[in-house]
Amino acid sequence: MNIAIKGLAALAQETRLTIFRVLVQVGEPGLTAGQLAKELRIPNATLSFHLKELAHAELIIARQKSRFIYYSANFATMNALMGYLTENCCAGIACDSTAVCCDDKNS
Amino acid sequence: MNIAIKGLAALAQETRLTIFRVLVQVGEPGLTAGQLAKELRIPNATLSFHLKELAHAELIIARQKSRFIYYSANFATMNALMGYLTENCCAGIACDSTAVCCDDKNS
DNA sequence: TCCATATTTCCACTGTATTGGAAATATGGA
DNA sequence: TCCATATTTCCAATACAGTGGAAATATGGA
Repeated sequence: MNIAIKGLAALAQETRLTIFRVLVQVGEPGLTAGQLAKELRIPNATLSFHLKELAHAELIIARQKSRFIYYSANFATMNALMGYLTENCCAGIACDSTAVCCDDKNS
Repeated sequence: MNIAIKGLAALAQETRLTIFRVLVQVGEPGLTAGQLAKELRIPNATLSFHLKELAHAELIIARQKSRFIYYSANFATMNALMGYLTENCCAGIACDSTAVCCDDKNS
């Protein structure tokens, strides 16, 4: 529960959501803090703050290589978060066509 | 983008996440404000505030029946939110086994 | 219409998130 | 070792979210 709250809170912020989506889209091996700062035009201090928040929620992974730190999306956490939201959907009963979440499972 | 932020912010709060998950799990036809207040032991004013937040984010749907208002989860919004997070995952390239989000699609 | 009750609004208090400049720190190449 | 530069920490200011008691409002039954 607390993990989910942390993850959702981390993503519920424009700057962080932007950062996260960029990292989701580039996949491996991610981007350095500097590349992110430049591409997204975010001041270093601000970026660093948000990267910490995302890392603390385990939504991104930091990997040091030489003088650079590469950040990449943590897909495991992202999927766990989604699973948490849909857990026991509709009382476990097969859902009708209005329950889109279950359509996916049934299709 | 703003819709996603609203949705994530709405869920990034213990009380609201609890409410939402209960509604996801009961499915249709949902629960009344009073039932939620009683079951979750949330003061009326607090519950009303959070229901408004969730409704404003379109994560729940309110339906009046007689003197009661039934709240239920909005699965369409929930799924749109998830789609937004995984959009263009890994640059559209087929992901390897470490990218769980894409494993689901490939399996 | 009158009443019981389901739900929302009002309000003030408290706490926490976001921001970015400046300074500090860490790293590896020369 | 010394330096260039990548990244983080420090700090103070501003703004907004969460809480719940009390009062107001809405609804339908009698």
